[in-house]
Amino acid sequence: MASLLLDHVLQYITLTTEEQAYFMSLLKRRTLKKRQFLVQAGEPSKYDSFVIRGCLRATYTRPDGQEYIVQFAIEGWWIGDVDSFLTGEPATYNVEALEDCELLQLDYPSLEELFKVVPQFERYFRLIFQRSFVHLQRRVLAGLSQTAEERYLEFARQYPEILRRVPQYHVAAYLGITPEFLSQLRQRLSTRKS
Amino acid sequence: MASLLLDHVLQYITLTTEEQAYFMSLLKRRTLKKRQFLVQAGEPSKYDSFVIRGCLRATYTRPDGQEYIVQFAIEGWWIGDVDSFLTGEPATYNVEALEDCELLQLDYPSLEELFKVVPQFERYFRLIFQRSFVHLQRRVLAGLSQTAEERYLEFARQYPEILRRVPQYHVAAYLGITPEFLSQLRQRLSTRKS
DNA sequence: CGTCTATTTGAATGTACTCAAAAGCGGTGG
DNA sequence: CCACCGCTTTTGAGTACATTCAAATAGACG
Repeated sequence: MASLLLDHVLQYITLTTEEQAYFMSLLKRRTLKKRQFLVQAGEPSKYDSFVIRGCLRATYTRPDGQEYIVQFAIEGWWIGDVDSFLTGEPATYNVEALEDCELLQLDYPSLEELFKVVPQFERYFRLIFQRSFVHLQRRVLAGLSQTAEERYLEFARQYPEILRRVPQYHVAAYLGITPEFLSQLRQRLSTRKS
Repeated sequence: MASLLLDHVLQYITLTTEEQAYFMSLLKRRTLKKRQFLVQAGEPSKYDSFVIRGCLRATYTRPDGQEYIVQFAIEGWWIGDVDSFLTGEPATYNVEALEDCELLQLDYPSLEELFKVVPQFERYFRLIFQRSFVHLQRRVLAGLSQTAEERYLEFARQYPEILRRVPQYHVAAYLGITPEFLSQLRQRLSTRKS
């Protein structure tokens, strides 16, 4: 449903029917097959994308080839390389579909026009970024203060849906540990409970 | 100077003289002595604060007493427990002055009024949170992909001013390592260069 | 000065990593 | 329907990075 995004927006701001229609008219629908890239590191990312269906990951690849997952996104999340989207600089991250996806995309000119025509959207995005800010601060803190085991349990509690849908080595790349070590952790956890 | 904040705002949005005056009229000046708390974990944080002079840290204290630094703030930075400020929930973090400080504070009702009277401020804070978002994503990534040594060098490069002004064990608490280990790192780094 | 706090040094320990190899699992073609 | 192939997860041994605990130094401030 295209209305997943509209519902999301209406949780934060109130819009007239025309404003809603105008907003929807700025969006471009896009589908991605599993393994397709939405954003390629090194090239500018023109769009910010809202996930209607599917699952993606934003990754950073070190010069030595090691990959780290900065963010997952499933239905109801925005994803993209925010910095590149806003500044026009080449993207730092890759964004890749982990399943077949359906997205709604907004390009930067449309967004700025939207802000002019319906200033309420400044508020919507302020609120979205505020939430993300709080959330990221918690994630930083988790990285500082918790062991890999605690972080894994927290992740499993907070995102059971993602845990179910993505391979385990992606979870490891999100938590900042090796797949081997995550496997060991899970082993220990399951024997400890029984 | 009170105008440090105004300059900051005017980098992002344009305001008439009256709007500027109105904005300034909503702010409360506050001074803190070194070691005084701006926010106490457990109690609601009513204000968001902009640093005119001084240096502060936002910390999370684990049940076992271990402290971690979520954010430093010096002149030109906003600081507070954003979540508590917005939701009215008890704060998670402590915010403490590391030097004598001079702040400009905005309470939640004033902020909402400001948004009504000068909607441009939605944009200002959206931009501020966007920047913070990009910045925090980088910090998360650093935690995932870099060793303590790399993170320390990066911190020293990015925030030489803070490095100069705060005791070393605070830097350790920001990087998520022990003061002993940071000392060892610095030892190694200095002998390696010479 | 003397006291309190911050930093350094060192030994023993633990958490997580690397490398290597085996086992499991899912799809695909014969 | 089975056999094989590629990809993911598991298992294990050896290692490295970072911690804990203890004690010695060094700095800062009254």
